[in-house]
Amino acid sequence: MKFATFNVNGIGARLPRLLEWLAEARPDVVGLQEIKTQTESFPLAAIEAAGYHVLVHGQKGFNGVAILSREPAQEIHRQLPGDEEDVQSRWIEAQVAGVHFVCLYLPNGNPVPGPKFDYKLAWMDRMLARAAELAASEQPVILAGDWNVCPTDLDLARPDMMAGDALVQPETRARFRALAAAGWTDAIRAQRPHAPCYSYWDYQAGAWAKNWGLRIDHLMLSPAAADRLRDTGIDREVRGAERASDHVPAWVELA
DNA sequence: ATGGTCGGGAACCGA
Repeated sequence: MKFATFNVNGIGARLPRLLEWLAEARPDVVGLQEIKTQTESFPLAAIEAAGYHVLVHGQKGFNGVAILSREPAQEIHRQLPGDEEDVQSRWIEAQVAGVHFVCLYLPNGNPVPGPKFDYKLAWMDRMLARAAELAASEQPVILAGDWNVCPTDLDLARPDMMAGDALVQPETRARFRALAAAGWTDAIRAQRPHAPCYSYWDYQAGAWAKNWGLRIDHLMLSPAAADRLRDTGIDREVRGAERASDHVPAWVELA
């Protein structure tokens, strides 16, 4: 079973690229981030025609997540618990293909310091609490998404240019490391300990041409899921297409 | 060089 994550940066602009990639990569389950549309405006018919069931948690203009799956998914939650006032669409959980699959879009958090960075750190604390609940269930769980975290300096091409950025701050990285301490496996890094494995290249300043990338799209596996890990990948070539997203798909294959 | 380029949605905000 192949589980993927893909920040499409606007489903309206990206639908042709997404359909091409679905046909080529044939994932069983995909978490999408930054669909940037309301739930009722999601291109449901086109995705269903491609052979996928759809769960959508949209938002007008910003954020928005969805889970596509070849077999029907049972929705569990569509909000990260812990803050009733948080109305941003950044989280959806479902039981699908024998796995508890979470699709998340972690806040960017820039500029630092400021309210957006505070929101990021508080959101990560809520995420850690939910991850602990899920890990305690001892079932296979995948936390997949755009984490907006470069876990170490191996995960970005130009650490010098990013020193003040929310994605690399010690407070950000410490919260991400807490997942590993709690038994979660960063699947892509576990399989390739020394390769950069970038998943994002900025639209600006020729970042793709210069390979100034970041690894920020991660699939974190609970112990029961990690036991079944067979393969991982990053579909880098997707970034070179016309009208590409600034992110590319990342995926894991479980036995 | 405190730059640059997208998407959404109709002037800027977010990344």
